[in-house]
Amino acid sequence: MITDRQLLILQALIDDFIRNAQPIGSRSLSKKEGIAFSSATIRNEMSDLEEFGFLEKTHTSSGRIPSEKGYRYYVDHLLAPQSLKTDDRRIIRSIFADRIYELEKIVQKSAKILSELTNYTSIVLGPKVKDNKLKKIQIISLSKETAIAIIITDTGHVENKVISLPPSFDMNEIEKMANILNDRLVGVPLAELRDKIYKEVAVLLSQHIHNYGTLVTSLAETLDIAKPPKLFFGGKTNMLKQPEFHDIDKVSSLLSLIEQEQGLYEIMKQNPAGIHVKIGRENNNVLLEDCSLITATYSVGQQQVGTIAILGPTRMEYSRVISLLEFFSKDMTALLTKLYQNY
Amino acid sequence: MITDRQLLILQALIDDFIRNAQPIGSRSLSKKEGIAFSSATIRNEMSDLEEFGFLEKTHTSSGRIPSEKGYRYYVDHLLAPQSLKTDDRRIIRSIFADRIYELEKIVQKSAKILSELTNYTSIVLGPKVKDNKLKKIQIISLSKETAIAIIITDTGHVENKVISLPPSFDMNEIEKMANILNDRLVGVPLAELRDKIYKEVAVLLSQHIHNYGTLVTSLAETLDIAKPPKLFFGGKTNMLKQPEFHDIDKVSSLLSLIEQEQGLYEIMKQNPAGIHVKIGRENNNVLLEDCSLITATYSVGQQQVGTIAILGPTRMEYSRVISLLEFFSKDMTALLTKLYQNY
DNA sequence: TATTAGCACTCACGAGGACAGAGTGCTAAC
DNA sequence: GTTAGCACTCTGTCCTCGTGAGTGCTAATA
Repeated sequence: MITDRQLLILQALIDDFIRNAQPIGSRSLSKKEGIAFSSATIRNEMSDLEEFGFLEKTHTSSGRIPSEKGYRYYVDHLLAPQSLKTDDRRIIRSIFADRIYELEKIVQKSAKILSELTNYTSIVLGPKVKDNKLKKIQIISLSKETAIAIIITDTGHVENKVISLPPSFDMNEIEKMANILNDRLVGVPLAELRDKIYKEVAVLLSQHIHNYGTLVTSLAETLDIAKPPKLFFGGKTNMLKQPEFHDIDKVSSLLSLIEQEQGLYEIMKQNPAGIHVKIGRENNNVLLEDCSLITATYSVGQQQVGTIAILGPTRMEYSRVISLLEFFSKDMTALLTKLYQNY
Repeated sequence: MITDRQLLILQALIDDFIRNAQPIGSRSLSKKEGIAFSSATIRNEMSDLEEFGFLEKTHTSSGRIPSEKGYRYYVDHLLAPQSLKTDDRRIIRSIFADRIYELEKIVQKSAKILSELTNYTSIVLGPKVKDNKLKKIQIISLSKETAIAIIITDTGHVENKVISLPPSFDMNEIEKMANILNDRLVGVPLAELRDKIYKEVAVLLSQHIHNYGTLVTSLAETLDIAKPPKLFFGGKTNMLKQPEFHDIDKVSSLLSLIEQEQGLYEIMKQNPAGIHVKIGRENNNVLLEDCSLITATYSVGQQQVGTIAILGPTRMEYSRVISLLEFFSKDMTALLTKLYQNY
């Protein structure tokens, strides 16, 4: 069994390593406050901790560094629930202070500020649009063959797409069409629009609109907002500041992963509620082997709508980041709920 | 005066350096095709070229590399007007092949493809919105205090902003307001909207709309799309592949410059028509000292609307990039002109 | 019995030296 | 004017060696 003293040593060692990114030896640990035993004792304990799999050596006679398992134990059992500095609170609150109404802008700003606060990379999976309900469709003709369809959702989200019109389409019919669509589709979640158009609206259109065939397809394609929510980033290059990423190849592949978005999206979209920490290989991605990802979710009312994550080295300030995310996600949820719930 | 033989040597040397990023010595140059004189001769010529300021040495007994002045001369006088591979043409054409109607998407895709084609970073300054003319304003109420204003321009560009309504604003008045705005503002360039609202529309609104005071300010602020055009990027991390950027600090500051956008915007917005090459310190930015920036403009009809740039090391494939940009900007202009000129 | 002091040993890292290779500039011959 | 030849220079790599921070083990200590 692991003793209290071993835990004390494990904690002190990880804390130190998080700060300094250097392997820690028994002697330097013995000088730490709160540690009252000799370096020899510590050597013995560290040797045990290594046997348990919590610590590693970089070479035979080096100091110890935490293993992934060590971090995992640290995060699960040793994390002192650090309370946020008032400065940090203030800065996070400032995200919501301006009267911004557009969700996207809030999200964008959040990503930026969280990355500045942590010095890591922040990734925000924007609000899920597909659960939004249609509030209004507007169709405005641009030219003879094209019109622009504007979709407004109950959260104030606006999408617009250019649709191509069948040849010799009558301008008057645009209005008719818009009316039909609004009659039938308002209140329907975006994800279901496509289905609904084929099932219900097509028939109606055929009765009122001349030459409706290609139009239905075109409409359905256009309104099919099954596309994934956007990813927002902050501090993409913060990784470069971390000493463990002073290797160009590592950085290069990591940044490529970030830039391509697809891979990250896969990781971000599995978003269970609450705060979650994935350490190193737990991320199931070679490129993220030296990284940890801390995710949190935010909601409107009871409905979880998005995810925010901080990506840093495994040697991450877990305690601080977790507190920040907790605070942030609570505030964000409160704000969104206030803004959008009663629409 | 500089002799033909010296120019031949200068050209061969720069071509080689662009390919291999290694200082070139007299012996290896003498082995090149088209060069029929001995290494000793070349040494003498190179010595002269260095005196002229076209070449540099990295240390006393190293081979030569081109200086900024050397590149400048090369770009101005020695560039063989390389014709594009059909593959390249095909790929660029593919940008415009899909029926995409939204300018932004075309621009985004262009940035991506140009960066892939060149292996450098591409930066596209999106179309200037402020010269677009208003086609329609649509106002849709969201809640009691907020409505969403949607602005459609003659190029199919859609902007939307949430505006806050004065307390106890009547829903019927929204329609009235929208009508007034459309009557008065359609055809006005976005840049002038704000002025026009204060000068002409305010009076009208005061006659028809209850409690119009704060509304005018709110509207004017909202419709003030003086905001700069967006920047789009492709291949942000391509720099990391270049051997001259194997130094983390250099890369880090360069990527920060790119990420912050503001600095680049300043550089991009001075966009004289045609293709322009800025080499190293000509960019007037310490962070771009080892970089060259090639810019091209694109237009709708006669009106120049945006800029596209390729950012690479000074050791850039000037000839290729210039050909690509020329071809691209011509095609892009043709497409845009076709799509939007007759609106 | 748990802790600690002491000691031999290991490894990374930096400094210093030797050496090969690629390059130059200069001089003298062609 | 061009080229061959030669002395010289600088970089990069490899090797060695000493130092310092660390370890594990053993024996002494509380």
